[in-house]
Amino acid sequence: MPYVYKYPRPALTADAVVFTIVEERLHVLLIRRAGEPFAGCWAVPGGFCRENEPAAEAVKRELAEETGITGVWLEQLKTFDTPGRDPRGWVVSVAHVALINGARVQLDSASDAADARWCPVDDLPPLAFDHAQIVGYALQRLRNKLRWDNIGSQLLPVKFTMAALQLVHEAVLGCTLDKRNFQKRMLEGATIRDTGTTLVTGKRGPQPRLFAFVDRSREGDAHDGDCCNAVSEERMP
Amino acid sequence: MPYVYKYPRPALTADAVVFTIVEERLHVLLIRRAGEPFAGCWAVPGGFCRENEPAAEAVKRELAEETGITGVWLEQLKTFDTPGRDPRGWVVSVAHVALINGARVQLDSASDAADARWCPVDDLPPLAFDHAQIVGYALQRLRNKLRWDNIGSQLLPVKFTMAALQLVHEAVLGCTLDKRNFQKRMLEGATIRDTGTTLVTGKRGPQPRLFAFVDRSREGDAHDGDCCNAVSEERMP
DNA sequence: ACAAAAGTGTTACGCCTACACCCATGC
DNA sequence: GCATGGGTGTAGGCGTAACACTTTTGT
Repeated sequence: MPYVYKYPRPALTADAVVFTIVEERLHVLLIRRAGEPFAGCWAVPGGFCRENEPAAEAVKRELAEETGITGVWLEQLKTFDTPGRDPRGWVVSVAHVALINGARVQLDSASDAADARWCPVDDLPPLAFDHAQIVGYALQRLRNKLRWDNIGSQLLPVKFTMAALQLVHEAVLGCTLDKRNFQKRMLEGATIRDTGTTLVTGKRGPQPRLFAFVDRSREGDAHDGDCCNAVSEERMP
Repeated sequence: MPYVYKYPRPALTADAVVFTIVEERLHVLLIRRAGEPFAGCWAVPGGFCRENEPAAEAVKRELAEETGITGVWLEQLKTFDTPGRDPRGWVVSVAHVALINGARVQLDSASDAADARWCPVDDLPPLAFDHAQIVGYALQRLRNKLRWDNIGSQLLPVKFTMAALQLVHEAVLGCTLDKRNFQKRMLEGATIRDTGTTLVTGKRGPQPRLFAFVDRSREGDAHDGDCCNAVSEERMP
């Protein structure tokens, strides 16, 4: 079943840099490659697009296949097409950024624990292809985006404490923030709602209030409209 | 000379939304399509990538072929892969934003004036494919980027008056700015240098001073590093 | 009672915005 | 000398960042 074209065409892959928070630190999902090239090497999840399959769909499919993870938030990052980036030849990759909340972090048991792993962003192993570059770019984007969008909604369960939200921001930005200023900024603009419930910690201290995002589009598809995207990519003020 | 692959592959195109300033207004370069599909329809310049040719290179090549324009500043915008966006089948386009200064705006005489044209961004004709969407996205990116990067360096000659720079910003943003605040912002940070020369206007009034960008990378290649890009794509603060 | 974590307001500084007059040159 | 456009400084408001104490609850 060969595919014949009049002109040369690239193979199209879709990759995802999947972030989550584990133990208050920002982690990236890595897959150990089974086959060549780079067999045994760590890489971000991804794979070839099927015919007429949008890259974002391919990413979701591959994520589900490789790790059992579904329902992630996804946004296109950048397309990587440097010649030689894949030893197999002309392979162009549409890279994505994905976020997943801690509750869903459990990897599919089908994927042997040795083959998929959450890795702290500040302690990455050598990566296959140009994936180190892709992860670096994704991290920049994530940090920039955090300043404007309420990204946290994708990294937390539906209800969360203000302290948890702050920890997410601190994990992403890699710095500490002032509690009062943070809360002030989060509550202005009404993107966050007080649920009226509190968390029973079982620890000593008061029971913290639980908040929820007012919820524009949790789950699933990317909503374009940043720029700074490379706006997209934009800059660090 | 057919090309045979084991799995289906998309055709890869590279398109460019080329901006410039004409008569103090922001314009986009449009090409009238000669062949099908969308024959006779206006579109942004672009074309198919050759084997192992990076999309950015393909854009430059196509620009030179179709309009004679060379040496533009270029940045990857976003990859468009919605099924059905091209009636010829599975065609994925890596869209770019390009900027060109007014002095080079002259279109190649080889390209009949009827086939290439600068069109004001606020008065675009119907465009082929999903190019209207691409232009809209590019415009967003450009406006966001202007707030941080000194994009003006690509839209002006080497030496320019402060008033000219302000006109560029006003044309891109579509609003008027305060003369003194603008000059203050431009001069702080030392991205602009006073050349010590003045422009002999031939008009009445004092001779305005000429400035120049201190010049990080005029000409040619995109320098990544925004994100908001899709920050890039980023947002409008 | 004591330790740990949650909740809450005020102040100071810096940045950005608004705003008007004088000067140089050509006609 | 008059009209046109260039050049320059200040004051006020807004937003942001710095900062400490009180309350709750479990041990």
